[in-house]
Amino acid sequence: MATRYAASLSFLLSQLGAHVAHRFGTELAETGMSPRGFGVLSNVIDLGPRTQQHLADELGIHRNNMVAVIDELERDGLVQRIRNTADRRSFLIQATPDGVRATSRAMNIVTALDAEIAGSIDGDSRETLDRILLELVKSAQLSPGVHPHLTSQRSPQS
Amino acid sequence: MATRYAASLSFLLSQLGAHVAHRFGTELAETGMSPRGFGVLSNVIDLGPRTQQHLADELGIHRNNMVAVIDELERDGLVQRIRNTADRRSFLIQATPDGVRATSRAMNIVTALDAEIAGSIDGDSRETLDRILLELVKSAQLSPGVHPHLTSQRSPQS
DNA sequence: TATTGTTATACTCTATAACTATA
DNA sequence: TATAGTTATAGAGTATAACAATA
Repeated sequence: MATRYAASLSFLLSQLGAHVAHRFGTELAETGMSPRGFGVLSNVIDLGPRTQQHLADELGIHRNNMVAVIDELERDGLVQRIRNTADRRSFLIQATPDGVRATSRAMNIVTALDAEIAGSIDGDSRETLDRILLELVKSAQLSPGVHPHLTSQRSPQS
Repeated sequence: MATRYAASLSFLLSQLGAHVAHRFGTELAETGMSPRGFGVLSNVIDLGPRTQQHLADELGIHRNNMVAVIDELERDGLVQRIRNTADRRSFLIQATPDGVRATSRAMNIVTALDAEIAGSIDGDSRETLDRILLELVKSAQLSPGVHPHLTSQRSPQS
């Protein structure tokens, strides 16, 4: 038997969120990307080439930490650093064809994970769930696509 | 504009879960407890006095890490270590009256946070959400009240 | 003087292993 | 020999500060 908090909305969201994040990280490993690497690359692809600073602002990652993320993506041939001729202090981060392919595979992983997680509920409930979660994200004033773990909120452990 | 993963069930759950966990840790600080301290204390109260090992198994925390959690709770006067006369290797962890009061306050924090998070949705949706989340926890085979962050899964960062 | 990218340092959290006392 | 609790060490992850190049 568990304790009283176990069925609270807050705990359920936290518990499920941590579980899903862990599952995603595990599945994503196959692409060679870290979750934050995927987040950065995905944004580079959708927004077009951007400076590290711009991406850092966009995702709530500190520019100091962005360096290692880009280093890793570049080492794996998923992005390139291009000198910004307009402002030679900065680099434009550009996705490579391999990067685009890896992101495509990662999106398939997301879709498969969504299906796995929601597997036990019927279509109506699934639609309702999606709608409510989007509403909750909105009312909590969370930015779409920005994961709190990446941002600098110094979050307590559990 | 955000990216494609931003509206996926997996990301929404992960994003909301991290947000709620952070909010909870912040609110809980007022009681002097850490989230994992609250988890342990709450279980001690519901299960009755238990050994550190038993609590570690129950919550998926490694017994090595349990030491510091109990140290903190004991320092703050929320639990006591009682020598187990039946097996003098172990301690029975017992909640103090202060511990019971702190847990009660923490449960009020959970309730208030639930209300804050769900504030924007109507009663029907709230019931549906609770029902679906419980179902998802069950089908993911997560133990009630056991937070993945406490367990030893070596979870990827985001 | 401010900003971009970078590096170095410190701090937190946790995983692993080893120690002690009891069984 | 095994187990409960403890301690020490090392490894991730990240926050802070400082630096070089450029604006």
